[in-house]
Amino acid sequence: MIKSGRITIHDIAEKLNITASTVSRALNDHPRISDLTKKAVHKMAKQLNYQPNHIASALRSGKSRLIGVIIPTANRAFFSSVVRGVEEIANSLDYKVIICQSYDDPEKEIETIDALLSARVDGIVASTGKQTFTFDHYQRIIDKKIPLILFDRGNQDLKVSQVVIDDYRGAYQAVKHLLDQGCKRIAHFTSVSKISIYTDRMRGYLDALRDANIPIDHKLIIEGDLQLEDGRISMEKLLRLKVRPDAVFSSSDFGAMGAMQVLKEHKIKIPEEVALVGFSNEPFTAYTDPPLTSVDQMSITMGKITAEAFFDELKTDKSNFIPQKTVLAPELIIRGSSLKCIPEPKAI
Amino acid sequence: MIKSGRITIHDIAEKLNITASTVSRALNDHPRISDLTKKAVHKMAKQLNYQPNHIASALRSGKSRLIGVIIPTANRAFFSSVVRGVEEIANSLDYKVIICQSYDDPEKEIETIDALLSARVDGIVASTGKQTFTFDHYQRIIDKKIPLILFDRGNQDLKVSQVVIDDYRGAYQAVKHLLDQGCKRIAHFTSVSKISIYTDRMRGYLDALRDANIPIDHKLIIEGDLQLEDGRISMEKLLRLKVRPDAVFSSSDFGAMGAMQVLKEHKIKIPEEVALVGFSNEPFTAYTDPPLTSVDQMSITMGKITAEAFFDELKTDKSNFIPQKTVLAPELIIRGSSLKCIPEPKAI
DNA sequence: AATTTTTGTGCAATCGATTGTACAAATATA
DNA sequence: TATATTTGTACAATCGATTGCACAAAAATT
Repeated sequence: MIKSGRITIHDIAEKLNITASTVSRALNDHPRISDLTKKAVHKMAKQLNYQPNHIASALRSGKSRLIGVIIPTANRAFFSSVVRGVEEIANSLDYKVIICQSYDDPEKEIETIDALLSARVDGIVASTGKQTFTFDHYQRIIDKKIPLILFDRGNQDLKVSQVVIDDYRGAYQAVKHLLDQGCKRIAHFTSVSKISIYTDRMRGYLDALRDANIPIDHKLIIEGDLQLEDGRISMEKLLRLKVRPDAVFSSSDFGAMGAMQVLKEHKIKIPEEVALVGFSNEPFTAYTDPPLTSVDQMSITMGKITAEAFFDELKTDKSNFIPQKTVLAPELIIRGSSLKCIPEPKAI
Repeated sequence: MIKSGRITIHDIAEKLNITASTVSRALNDHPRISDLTKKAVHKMAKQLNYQPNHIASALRSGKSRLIGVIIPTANRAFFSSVVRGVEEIANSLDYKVIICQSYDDPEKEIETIDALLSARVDGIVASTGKQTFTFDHYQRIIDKKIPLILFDRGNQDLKVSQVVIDDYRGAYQAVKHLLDQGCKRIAHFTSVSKISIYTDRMRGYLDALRDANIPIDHKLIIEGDLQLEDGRISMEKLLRLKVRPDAVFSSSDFGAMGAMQVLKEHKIKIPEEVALVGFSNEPFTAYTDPPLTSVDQMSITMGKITAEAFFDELKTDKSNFIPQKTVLAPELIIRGSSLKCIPEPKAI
């Protein structure tokens, strides 16, 4: 007799005159169960419209088949793309993803971690917030032996697998590209906050110039918050210099966009007089006029690799697991804001 | 004595020489438990670093405090913003959100619903896919008495609460605005697929023209897929007309963007010669040149209201619950692509 | 034919929290 | 003072699936 409304393995068992344990094993394709029984169980399950209760299963087995994802905000294309990558891999393995936003607030980050641990997720995938400087809450995840993978923003001290982009290389490529276009005075917008992603990009910028034997002009390096408005202010500042730059490499697309607006207001031609390169390949960069050259952060790939790192960790014996750090090569997307000419064939 | 590693209410109980049921009630602030006991329990819980097991609680209570969200893709700003709105409300009530993407694939939609039902979510919030024409799988959710709220794309036949935007009104406002700017020959890009959102927008377009006593010219209405490339093709087509339009109202921002590119290539001035209005207020619209006027779909608000509708339904007695349909007023965001002049004070 | 191994299933404990019922002690009411 | 009510806790069942162990029947081995 079916009770309230929800069908359980007991209902199936009763109908077939077997026990719930047999049903459970049949559904899980246990080798000791005869094919005959398995077929009968599956048929009855379908007939009764049985829906397994993952909660019960999770409680008993200790595996929830849930992955917690913590991102600063889902509103930014980069993060939602990473999530998409994670989800793609996770779903293919019958895992579900719980997405939580930290809004770059360490307090919220802690709450979120608590909530996810209470939800008994099998693992957590996170990008730490901008304001996060202590990592005890992340250490707590590790202490509980729950796989933790960090992406985008890494951390040296935590012994966890990480997936990051090679910011240095992305910046180097971007500046190299500007040099190839014939630019000699290349300005750089960087962040006031000394997070590694920005300092790495700065190093890439500096090294690219050095390798091209171009002296560093510190008046061309401008610190700000890298938002649109900061980009505008920074560009205005550059235009007041005695000798103008002929290119700007901004550590953010928004900064570059601000610069683009100011340049256009001053009727300065892009890229002929000033070339522009941003960073992140935000979706809007394809639609500006001219379209903005930018460094793509391989967000979907990053998500997939992050998920794979998680499942690797899940499979591996905890005792001898060694965290892996994966560094992805970014891709320079060249568009009209920096492309002065068809690149000449290289001299041999 | 603490066992394996995970702390349970039994461990707390043992330490305090009380029973687990008392601990449970103390933690849930049950009125029958003395303040003294409550304090002791909370203190011990903290001391032992107790983390409640939501899985166990969910199994017993039948409430998982999880909301399943089904969206076509998280990669589009509109959807990720709606999710953000849902999450904001949900989190404030201690609910978590599980996000699933259907990729507009009905098959995947069914799988997703199964997965969420198995995860025993307390409710489901969904935007149906473009290709979804049968709704049996949604009906199944309703049959199980699990609250279901639809947003963005509604459905007449399902007896569920829905939150949608007033597409008709958004379109009407957009066209009215173009008329106010002095436009007389307004073209319209619409979708080949006859989904209500597009037919509603079309009606808004037609009615606004009629109300202004402007005859409908069917050569100005162009069907396509509303992507960038379609916008380009449609615009080229319009430019070949004997009498050009002086404005285009596109049912999508991408379509409008395509038109903008073509106009610029033809050195046609925007908005002086041809004004442009899109639909959706995609983030990139703020960064085009000129910035694109568009109809904002109130995504975050929509998410919040959707979540509220869900909690309303949760609270209400199921037997006499009446589904609510909420229609949000969209907001016209006027930008450079349509603003010819400072609007004159209205004649009395 | 006797013994061992394999196969198929059942029994019962378990995961950790919740909750209806019971009951003693404390307090209020008559 | 006797009775009724309130207060604070304990007991034990329960949610639904999983799983170690037991054991009979069937098959394989000697």
